[in-house]
Amino acid sequence: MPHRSPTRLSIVQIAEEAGVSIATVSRAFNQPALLKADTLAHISDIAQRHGFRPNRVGRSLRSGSTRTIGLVLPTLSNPVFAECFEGAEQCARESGYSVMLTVAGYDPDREAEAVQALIDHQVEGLILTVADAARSALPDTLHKARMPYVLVYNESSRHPYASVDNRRAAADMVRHLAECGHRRIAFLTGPLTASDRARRRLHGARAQARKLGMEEVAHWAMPAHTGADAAQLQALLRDGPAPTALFCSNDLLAASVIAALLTLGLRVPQDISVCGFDGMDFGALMTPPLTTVRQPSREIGRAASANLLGQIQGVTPRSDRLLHGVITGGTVAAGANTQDSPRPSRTRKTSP
Amino acid sequence: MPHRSPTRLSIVQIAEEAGVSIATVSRAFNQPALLKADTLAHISDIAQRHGFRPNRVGRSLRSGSTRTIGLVLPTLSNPVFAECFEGAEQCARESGYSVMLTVAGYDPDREAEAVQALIDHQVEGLILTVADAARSALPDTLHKARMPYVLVYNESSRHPYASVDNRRAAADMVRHLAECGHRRIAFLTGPLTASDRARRRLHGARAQARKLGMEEVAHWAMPAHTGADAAQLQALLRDGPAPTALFCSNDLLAASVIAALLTLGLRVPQDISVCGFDGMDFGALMTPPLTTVRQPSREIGRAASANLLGQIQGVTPRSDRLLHGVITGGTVAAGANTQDSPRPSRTRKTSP
DNA sequence: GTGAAAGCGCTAACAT
DNA sequence: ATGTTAGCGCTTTCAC
Repeated sequence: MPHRSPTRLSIVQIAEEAGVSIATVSRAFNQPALLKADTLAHISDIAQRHGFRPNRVGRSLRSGSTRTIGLVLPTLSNPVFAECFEGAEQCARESGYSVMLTVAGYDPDREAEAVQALIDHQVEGLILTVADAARSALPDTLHKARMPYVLVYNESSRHPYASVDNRRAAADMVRHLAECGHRRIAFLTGPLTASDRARRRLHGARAQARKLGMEEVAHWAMPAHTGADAAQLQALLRDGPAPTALFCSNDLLAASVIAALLTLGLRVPQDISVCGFDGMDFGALMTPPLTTVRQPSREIGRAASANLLGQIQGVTPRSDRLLHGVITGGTVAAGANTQDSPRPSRTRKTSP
Repeated sequence: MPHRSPTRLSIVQIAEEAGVSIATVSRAFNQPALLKADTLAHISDIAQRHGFRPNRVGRSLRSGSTRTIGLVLPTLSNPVFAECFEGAEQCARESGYSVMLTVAGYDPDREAEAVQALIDHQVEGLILTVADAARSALPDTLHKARMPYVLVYNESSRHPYASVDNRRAAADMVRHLAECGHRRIAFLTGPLTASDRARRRLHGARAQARKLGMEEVAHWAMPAHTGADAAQLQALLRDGPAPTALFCSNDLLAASVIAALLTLGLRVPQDISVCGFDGMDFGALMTPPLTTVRQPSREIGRAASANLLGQIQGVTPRSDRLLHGVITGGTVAAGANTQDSPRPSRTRKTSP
């Protein structure tokens, strides 16, 4: 008969060796104060020698608590989500929670699968970004299932979230562009259906342009969420009067737009201005540095995590609207048309 | 007496409602072929109606398999690690495995804590990057504990890993610099103790320079792994004859070096050349595009995952050395000193 | 201060 | 083709 592989010890072995009951070993790890000092020392010593640590699966099953939360994000290639994860994970870890992460690639089906897998693992709560909060059934499903959850980056009137105010943020950037003398701008996105954020930002930009009496903001949809097409850009710039500034719905897109414009022989910002949205650290290292809207991604992750952990303890869910800011880089030309009481622009402005 | 909260159903409830035993319900999910078609349909129907799915914690405890692996990475702010995660997670997911992720911030203590937490959760294997594979006790500990594991980015003669050949990769870049006419170069890193990769790359660069009869490669250690200090850079450039090219141990550092040089009034590559190591997608969008060594990060993650899943099935661990390449961008000046039979450089070269 | 025993949800022999 | 049963490792009353 083959040897059974030297399976990991359980509290049973430790209890035997220590000459105590398994309950006492359990207490040694969970309520050490209840034990006599030398009993505790004895058990600790033996556990230490064997490198024994309580099996969390057994504990989870018995206690009904896995101390694990799940995260579902579109991708980590966008540093915005990577930072958000770091914030969320740190906060969770500080409370003794571990994190399971899945990327869903902006695909609603994969989002649903990921959520299901995580629920199967008995995570105690979920942090997620869905492609489109209004269209996704996921948040409602989670709500009905009484599973704690918090959306990140999505805004919703019906579900708890952590996000900036995308409309206002876009509006603030448009105001900044206006202050720099821009009157005709275009808003660039990937496929709109894939992102409610992009849609909100577009709306915010348009509303602000209207309010400021600027020309109607054109919407240019690029093939990819994160990559511009030079030929398409060229065509769009030729059709009708070219905008003086291109407002991109995210920083990665902005960077690729700038690169594409360069291949078309257009200099940024001398020939045309470009700005982004996200405030990824990297933007500051571009030449010139990227003008963009800053979202506090790490804070968003942290806030979502704190909110979620609260819910797990029974606290009522809330939404957090975090502060955005406009980062003045060098990709937007000032004085394109300075008839509108231009003020000296600071390097960074923060708004509620 | 308060109502017990409507706890999630178990196979017991489903079995009762279906009028079958719990074993049959279990089979409906695990070996449906064993059941009579209508029994299966009946059970599936009931499960469906209640949204019932088997509790993986119960299953894990009983079967001894959590179908979960753990990842410990230094940070996700470096897109290299973010991509590696995506590759690893995708591969794991395709095999029905979930992933727990922790970032350890290049801190050996946090690495050890993270690994312990993951082991407590009974992950079946671990993928990790340690600050310094030679100095870390972690891999040996895992080995002794018979826990399947694979290092990523670290190279080691004693442990399974997935990585490029850092020495050769650095050497290839130095050859490229030499072909561009550079004779005096400096290698820039963060604190060396924090990264065995940086050390290997430095060695590779130095060996190659010696071989090619170039001047000895200076080593400039920046305060941060990922950020240059302009003042320090200026001082170093003043001390002795300035190098014509700065080889940075990672792309993020390269980008920040370029930004710092610019503030010093130095143009890249006209006044001084800079190159990096990593091949993050973003480098291609910089202006000019970053010359760098490409590592296939997604492949590294995928290879590590495949290797690990194999180990979990009992396959012998292996190491994967993946192909690197030199990406010729625009941050290295050609013809700085073209006495060495310069060949026309292709846009991308790949080496074993 | 410590022990005995029940049981969390599930799988896998072993029956039938 | 389906049922019975014995745990997996742990926490938690309830005794003593």
